[in-house]
Amino acid sequence: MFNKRTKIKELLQSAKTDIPCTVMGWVRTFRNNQFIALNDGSTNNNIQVVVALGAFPDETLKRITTGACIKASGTLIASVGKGQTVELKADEIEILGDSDAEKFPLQPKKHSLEFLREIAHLRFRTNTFGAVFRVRHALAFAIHEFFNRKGFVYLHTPIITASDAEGAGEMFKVTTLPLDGTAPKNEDGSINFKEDFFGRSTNLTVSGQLEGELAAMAFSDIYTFGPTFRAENSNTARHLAEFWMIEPEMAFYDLEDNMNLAEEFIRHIIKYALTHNREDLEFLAQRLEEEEKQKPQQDRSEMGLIEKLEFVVNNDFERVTYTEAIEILRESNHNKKKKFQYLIEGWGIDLQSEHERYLVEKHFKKPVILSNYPKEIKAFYMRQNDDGKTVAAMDILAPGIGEIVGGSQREERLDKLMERMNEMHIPAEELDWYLDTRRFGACKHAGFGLGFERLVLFVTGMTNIRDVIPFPRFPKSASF
RNA sequence: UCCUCCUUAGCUCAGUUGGUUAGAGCAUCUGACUGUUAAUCAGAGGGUCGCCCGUUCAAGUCGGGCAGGGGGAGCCA
Repeated sequence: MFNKRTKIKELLQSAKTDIPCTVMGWVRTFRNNQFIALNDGSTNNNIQVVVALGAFPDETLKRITTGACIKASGTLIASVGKGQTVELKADEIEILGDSDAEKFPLQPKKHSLEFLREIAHLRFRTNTFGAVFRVRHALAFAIHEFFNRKGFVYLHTPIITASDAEGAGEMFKVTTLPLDGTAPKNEDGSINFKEDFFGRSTNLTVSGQLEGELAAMAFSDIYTFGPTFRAENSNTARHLAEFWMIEPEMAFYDLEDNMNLAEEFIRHIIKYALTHNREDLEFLAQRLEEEEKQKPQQDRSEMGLIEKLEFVVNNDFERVTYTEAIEILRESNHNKKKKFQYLIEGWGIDLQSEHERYLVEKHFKKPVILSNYPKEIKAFYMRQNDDGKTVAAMDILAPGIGEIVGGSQREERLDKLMERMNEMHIPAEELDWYLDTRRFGACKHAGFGLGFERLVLFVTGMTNIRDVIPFPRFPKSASF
């Protein structure tokens, strides 16, 4: 058996000293030909491996370079120096994998996030990305834990979908037909997808919601958590072509039930990270604080990262209707002094980023749930309100991120739904299977979608979505 | 896709009104030192100035195009 070692996280918490132990990990720095800062990813903290002078041949010492993988065995002792409580006095050191220091791109110094993005395959070995991806893991785990505890069924919706009528954005085509112009054609010159692998045209999913609704009509409460693909040419710090989405769908829920669940859900997973990933979050908070020092005073956030997360956990989200929000914005000094690029004049327009930011960051200074939007700016499946103008939709806006959740009560009345689909030119025959939920035992139901990476952004305090997914896909980029 | 800024050593950046051989800090290598904390000290190596075209006696520097990146916007999660 090879893996007879103790993880560094466990060793650093050890109450006992003067015990024999073995560690394996990657060298962060080798100081003074004596002190190895070793990391194995179990925690952001390194263990200091002490190499007694003259105890090892120069040949071995030369191979202890930044990035090298080593195994060290010895005794865990109370640290002689300051800066750590315990350290490993090494009796044996084995180089498991060499790392040419001249070629290894990570140096014992601060690197820019832009540079690290170019070497995303190695950035896990930095403090920042170590913390980010451990937090990402914890959030994913907390999500499953939350829904499992509430009796939700985790539903795997398809990644390859036949439907192209979900209306959630541009889709990536999936085909095995040749791309050199020799694909079989119909008489009118279009591609004959009957000859394709699935016997029809297929795409990568843009949302599992419609399939989720089907399952909610049997299990009552379900959620999906999987990858989603959008072929939009979006070049922003908040969009990815491949991202992960959580989509719960609940029978017998109205819009308010939906908002209550979404709020409880966000609170719970943040609380989970605060208790289980305290060290990582503290590291990220410090990183953010240092970054903010570079900014002019008025651009700095009022709260530190931990403070902000605790605030979200301990305070109710503000709930306002679209109509109330428009009123607040129209009456704001910001609007009167014409500081918005798009001034608020009337009811019915979609809110711009600047408006959402004003509501969340300036007016309420906390997460906001906006509800009951004009039907013209929302999707066909959202339940039409009795006023004839609005639908039972809700978005949760988070400070610094913008829209983090989008959800609605669904239109369960077949006639109303088909009427709306007709108005929006959505072909009913393609969604016949979806309409069956309304034909056979329909009921009030609701759900929402939460962009996982946006949640990770919010919790880690990172600002670019490409830095919170291990291998980001975006226009003109699919490396690794 | 639009607006805007940027691209000089492995990394982060200086580089004057266009003018000899393009600089610094960190990193790397060599040596010294040895309880260090991104160790310290001394020395060395390291450049097709993003790419193409143009203006000019002369371009890192001026102009145009392209590519890549940052910030903002749209689409959205």
